[in-house]
Amino acid sequence: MNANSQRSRYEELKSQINFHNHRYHVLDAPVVSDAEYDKLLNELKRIEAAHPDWITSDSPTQRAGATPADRFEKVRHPGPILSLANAFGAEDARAWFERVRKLDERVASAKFVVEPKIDGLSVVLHYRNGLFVQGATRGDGEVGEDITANLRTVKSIPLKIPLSQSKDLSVPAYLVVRGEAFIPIREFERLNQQLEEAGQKTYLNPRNTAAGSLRQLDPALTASRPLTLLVYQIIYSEGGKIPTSQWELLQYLKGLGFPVTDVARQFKDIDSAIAYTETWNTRRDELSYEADGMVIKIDDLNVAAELGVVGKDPRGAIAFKFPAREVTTKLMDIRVSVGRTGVLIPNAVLEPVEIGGVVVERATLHNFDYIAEKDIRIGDRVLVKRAGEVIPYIIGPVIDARKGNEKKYSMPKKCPVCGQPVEHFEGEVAWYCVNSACPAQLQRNVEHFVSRGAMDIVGLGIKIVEKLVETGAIKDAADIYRLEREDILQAVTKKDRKTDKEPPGKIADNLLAAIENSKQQTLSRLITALGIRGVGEVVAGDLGRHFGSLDSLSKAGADDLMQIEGVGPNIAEAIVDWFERPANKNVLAKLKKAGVWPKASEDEKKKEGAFTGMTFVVTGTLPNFSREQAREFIEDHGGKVTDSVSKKTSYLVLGEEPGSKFDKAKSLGVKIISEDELRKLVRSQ
DNA sequence: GATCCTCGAGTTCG
DNA sequence: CTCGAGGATC
Repeated sequence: MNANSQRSRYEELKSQINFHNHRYHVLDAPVVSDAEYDKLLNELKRIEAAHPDWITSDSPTQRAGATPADRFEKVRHPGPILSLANAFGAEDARAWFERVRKLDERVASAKFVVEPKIDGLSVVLHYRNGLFVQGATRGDGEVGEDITANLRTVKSIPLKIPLSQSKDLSVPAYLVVRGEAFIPIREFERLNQQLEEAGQKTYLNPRNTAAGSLRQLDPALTASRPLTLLVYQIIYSEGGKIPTSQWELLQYLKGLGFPVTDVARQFKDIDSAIAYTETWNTRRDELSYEADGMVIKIDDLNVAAELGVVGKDPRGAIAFKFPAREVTTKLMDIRVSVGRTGVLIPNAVLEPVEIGGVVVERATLHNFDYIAEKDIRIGDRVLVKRAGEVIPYIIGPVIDARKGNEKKYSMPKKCPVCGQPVEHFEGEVAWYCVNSACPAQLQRNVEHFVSRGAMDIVGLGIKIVEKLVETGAIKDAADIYRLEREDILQAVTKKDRKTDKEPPGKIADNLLAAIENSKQQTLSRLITALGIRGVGEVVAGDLGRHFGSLDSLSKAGADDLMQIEGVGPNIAEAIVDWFERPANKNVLAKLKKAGVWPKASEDEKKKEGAFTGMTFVVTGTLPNFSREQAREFIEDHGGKVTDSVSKKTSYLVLGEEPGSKFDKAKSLGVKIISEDELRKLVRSQ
């Protein structure tokens, strides 16, 4: 490399590194891994070593705190900042109690204090003569980082001990307390909403945001984040009278004017402490902040201290963990599946991990833009959450955990099933396999045709459909009605039947009966089953009622179709287009021949009743209705049931264990009723 | 033209 | 449940 090109490389490196510094330190949204960053910095240092005369003041090496490790001064804590051993249930907690009771008989009659274990960042605050003089992160427990300037901006941290309540307290000459800094959930959501509106990258969760905010080099940025704090421990005190029990200590800190949790309780024995702790398993949402558990502490601080520590965990307390709702795991691979419409969907293959009691190893990534936006790479540690405590989804990569060997993902150019080139349409996010003969699409089409909301043919599961498509017994959905007993027997014996209890003959007979029964399904269901783009249960219902038969619907023009509420030009065109395709005409002919040709029946007509003009949303489990029954009940009385709460929602019907719809309804001021009240509503009108 | 609302499509695990 | 997109509404 000649001197000229090396010089320009030097300039390039400087600007690149400065850019990454800005992303990392100021925006808290790095675009490269630490390893990549270090590589650039090392290259820069090598060039500077060879050409010291090139170094200018804007070089990243000339600025204090250029590398993450030495951005903040180190602070040695006056005492060890310990962590906690975990208990994953009442049994663990009781086992802990038994262990320490054997070490010290006083434990048998000890009192206990239960406090929330906030998922934030542990900080250590120093007060000299009542003035806040230093604040540090926990670090490794012995040495932390000096983040005094940042902590000063946290409003709940008293800069001067206010001695708020009691007059008989005196402020120690030197006091070091420990607390947890965090961002309340609502504030976090508000912050993310603002960032999203500004078109900026959002944060993963309150904990990461709190940690990142306190690591800012510019205190002004920390100040703009809604951080708050609760204190719960005295690390060191000089010239003051420290309480000898944890319960009194909390009152004492409160008396001095520190923010202290109001959730803590004192108990006279371990059983009542555990019982109280367990109630929080289901009450955790009542807390305004994320908590990963409750802490059970032996109240007597002397006894607790004398019990000593194991590693970094004090014996005198234990963290009673809630089942995790959010967990990190390794993204091992990204696979692509093909949907009924030909859409390519990327799926994450995860290292199996337990979230909220179930082991998760798959999660959807929605689309390829999602992967790019979140900069998700194969090999990343990713944060996984079960949406509504059910369906896992990936919140994003944990950038800090990058090792540098993560691979960027590039989407396939060809359909993973049939190998045809993938296509993309202007203005859409999705990528498609447009091969109508793609076996994946046929498979999905048939699955959709028999699904519960469509023709509802029970017994025709994914596995059997797969075999029938494979053997060629099914080449389109209408072939279902041409299946012979022999075809089914063949498919059933071929598939892995370890779990089946029924003999193949019985399965085949049941299935044939179910297929025969499905011929009586309503017109709306059949229209749904056809799988026309943009036509689901709701639109199919409207189409069925409006046109009355498939003969009439198939002849409808775009203008006729657009008369229907909810059908605009796009869906109208999709419908016309569907009926024009020869393959589909063939399917219709076969269905008609098989006798699958329903007319709109009386019970499909829109009902009038007490609920006419009203919109309902159901959430949670109702005492006497299934979801489907509730829907029928409401529709029978002329009401409409939708899935999403909005200002137009008349009532939210609330059941047990409601989801996020409950919160939304509350915030929008939608009327909330129980199943009972729903029934009463009918009678009263 | 922007914003709100609704629908469709795909999704996980037991 | 989430996301995207089409349709309705102002």
